[in-house]
Amino acid sequence: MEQRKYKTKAEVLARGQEAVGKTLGEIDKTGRIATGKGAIGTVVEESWFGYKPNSNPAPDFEEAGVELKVTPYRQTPRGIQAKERLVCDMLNYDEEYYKTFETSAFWVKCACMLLMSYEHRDGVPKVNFTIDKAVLFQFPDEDLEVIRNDWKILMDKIKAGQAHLISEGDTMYLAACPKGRNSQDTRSQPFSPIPAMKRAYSLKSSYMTQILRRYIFGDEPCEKIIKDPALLHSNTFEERFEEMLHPYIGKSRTELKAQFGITSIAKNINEILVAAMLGLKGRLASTDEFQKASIVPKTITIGPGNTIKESMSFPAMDFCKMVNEKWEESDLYNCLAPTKFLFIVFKREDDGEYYFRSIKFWNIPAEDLEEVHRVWQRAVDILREGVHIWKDSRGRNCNNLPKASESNVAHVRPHGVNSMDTAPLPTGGEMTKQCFWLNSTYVAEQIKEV
DNA sequence: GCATGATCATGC
DNA sequence: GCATGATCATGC
Repeated sequence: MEQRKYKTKAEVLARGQEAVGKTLGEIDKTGRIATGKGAIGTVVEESWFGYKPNSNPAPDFEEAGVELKVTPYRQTPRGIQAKERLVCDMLNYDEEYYKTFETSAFWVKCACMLLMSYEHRDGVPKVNFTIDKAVLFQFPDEDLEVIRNDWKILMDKIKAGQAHLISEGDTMYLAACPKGRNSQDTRSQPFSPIPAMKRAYSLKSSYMTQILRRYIFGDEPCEKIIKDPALLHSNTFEERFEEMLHPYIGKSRTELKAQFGITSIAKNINEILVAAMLGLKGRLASTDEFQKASIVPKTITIGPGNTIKESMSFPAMDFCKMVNEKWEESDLYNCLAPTKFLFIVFKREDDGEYYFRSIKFWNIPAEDLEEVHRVWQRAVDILREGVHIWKDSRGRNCNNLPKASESNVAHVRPHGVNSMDTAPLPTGGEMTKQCFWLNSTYVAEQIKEV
């Protein structure tokens, strides 16, 4: 019907740009946004572009080859951040694996997108949000190489009968995010009888943050680790990364500092050394690839007996917020599931010197994520019932939140400036700030092989 | 040696 | 000033 109005990308873009400066309330002719029920993208499609959304595999503007995406962001003290991942299309386990990347549901629909952005502000009614930009987005070559490999990783898991073990952290930019009512909402998979969670193709929110900053708000590009996209044609990002660091494996910290002319005695010296090995000017965590893929560098020092003392902490818990969260939308899930960690492993030998031993890209396996889910759920249940707090003989605080001895993977422990550093409880009163930790024994297990 | 509560220290 | 990576101290 009316799609025929938009025959070219330029026509779609022009119409999108006419919406800039308009509020969602002005755009919506159906009144559904005011009720809080209407999906914003659907309403813009219908009310602004004048056609009925369908579940057609083709992009919304089929003839122009453009998919419409309306995407929210937040202004934060650290700059603009995508509010959420961008969901592209369902991942049908039975249909996708035999396709090529070019014929995949993701690429057929989303190769070219009209991105319309608006700022989300907490406590402001949706009708008052204003469309502030409309741009045509096509993936830059260097991102596309990464995304092709992400797609291959997902297909390889389906072909191996492991669709139930897919998680968002498996991939860099293109992820398979949960898209069911909960983890019990499953689908069949072609090479295993085990049902797998309903999932959709999505672009990670970390990737969307960089897209918003670079292509919508015109920020300068971040420093790249892999400067030539052609290098990613035959090898993955992780392979190239390891290749660049390989010459330095086994060298001592003293030797490496001398080689790079680094005199710093900063605590994050190991991360600084890795940045130097890669020839970076800035920080490893600030690079284009690490930002887009949400890769977090973690330095791990192992003692002479191959021991690791450090547990891995996550941001302080918001006791009041988390009791109202759904696991798949919780702060902890969003911090852990889509994230990759780069373990930078140094070993302290008997001579007292630290040696660069290895690096490992790691994301939490699906089964262990489920275990964290259980720990999180118990913490939520305890907080709802009212957490018990008492003092031991030394006058230190004790509580009944999940302990390291109760799970092989995760626990809850204090993490504030000191025990007086407290946060409010949903049942009233306060307690010392706490956070989730991955057990030190679990972390040790994960890097055992490297 | 590990679990657990606590605090130091650094960088933004 | 705050968040958080890193580490300590004690007891089992």
